[in-house]
Amino acid sequence: MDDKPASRKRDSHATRKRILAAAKKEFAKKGFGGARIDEIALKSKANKRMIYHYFGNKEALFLKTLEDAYIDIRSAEQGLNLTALDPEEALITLVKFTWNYYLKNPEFITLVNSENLHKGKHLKKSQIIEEISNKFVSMVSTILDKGVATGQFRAGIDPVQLNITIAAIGYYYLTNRYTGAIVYQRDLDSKSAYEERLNFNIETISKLVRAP
Amino acid sequence: MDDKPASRKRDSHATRKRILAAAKKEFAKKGFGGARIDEIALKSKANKRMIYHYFGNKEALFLKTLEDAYIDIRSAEQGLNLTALDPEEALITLVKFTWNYYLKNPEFITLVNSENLHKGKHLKKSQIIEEISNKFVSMVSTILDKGVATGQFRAGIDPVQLNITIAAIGYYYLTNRYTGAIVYQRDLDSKSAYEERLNFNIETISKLVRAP
DNA sequence: TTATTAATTCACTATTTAGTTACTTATAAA
DNA sequence: TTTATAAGTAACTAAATAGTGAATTAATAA
Repeated sequence: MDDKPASRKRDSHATRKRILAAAKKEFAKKGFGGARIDEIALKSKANKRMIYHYFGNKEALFLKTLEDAYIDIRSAEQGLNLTALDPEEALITLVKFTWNYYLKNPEFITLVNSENLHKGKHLKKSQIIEEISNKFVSMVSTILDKGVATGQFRAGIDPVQLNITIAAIGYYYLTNRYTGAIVYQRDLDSKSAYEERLNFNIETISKLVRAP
Repeated sequence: MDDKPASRKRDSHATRKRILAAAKKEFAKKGFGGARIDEIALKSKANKRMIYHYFGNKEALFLKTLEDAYIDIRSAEQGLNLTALDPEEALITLVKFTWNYYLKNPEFITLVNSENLHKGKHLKKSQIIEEISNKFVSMVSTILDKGVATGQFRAGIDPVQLNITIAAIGYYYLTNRYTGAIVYQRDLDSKSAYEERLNFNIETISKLVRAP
């Protein structure tokens, strides 16, 4: 596409990318309030002035970071092509995907947590989120309808509540695994613990949608 | 017990309480990194020096705040007297209680989120958490065993996974209701939305434990 | 080559921050 | 009443903090 010469010493595109990558790490690690612009400048090897030049201020940088995170997960979900699968298989694939995405992209969870701490004030200003989310909800809705038609699923399940539940059982476990390990006195952070949880989650969703 | 005269102008007990109440609000609202000691001093109407006198530093104050929050929810759970109830009723009561506790004590959720952002580093130092948590897990374990004995529940359910799931389906909805409202383009924050969610959650847990 | 644009740097500011030093004063026991 | 103790205050510091003004320099179009 736009392959600029690799030798260029000034590259706004590359600088923006480095800033956004560092911002993602910093905001995810310390939350909006704890994140430091100076640290983002240092880690991105960009001059701090460039952050303000490209993104305006800390809040706008946070919003851009958050938007990119949502765009990434929603794109990956679209790539699953769930509507082509058998309904039950499609749902289980979604449960597995959601779990693995959260596991491999821990920044997503902490960014979303930080935004909710601020009651969604940044994301409210976003233009792009609504349209990419619409596709996602209607995808799950289609799967549910197909499952009801084949007799595999019971009727009357709210796709939004189901979506929230699929996210919840993975997200909560992973975001709270540190206090969880103390409260439950169990290692929740090992490979086998992850497997166990994913299997439990698949069971939870299967039993929830199954026709009587 | 220790009823000091109400007229006293110096009251370390009352000052400590005011500081802790203000700290809870401030940490819950802005997270550990965003919270300001000066703000806690202002809101508690205590001199900032007293905060350091009684609690040492910001991290120790945060730990104390978090411990108190856990003690509060675990005490309330013990008060439910679940083991006296029919197993299915006991589990539904726990789902309802958990939901309502989170709803009425939003500080609990954001404090726990903030602690998990820091990978549990403060709570790890706590002496008291393990013992109060033990009672809770064994309570749910007892309920499950009773339900299996009466034939209402299926065998082999891990009480820890079940506990996590009961917490997850309420906690996630409430903590993420702000971004959720934008993503799902639906009001998740009204009385009727809360009712709807609680009913869905009761259904989820019922179907999960029910004997085949 | 020259002029224009835009990427980048440097030095700065006003404010805020967690934490402290040194002090005053109310309470209660002797 | 005296004295020891602990509650409370005021004024401070050193380091961070988000954000800026103005100059410099590389790339590119004319």
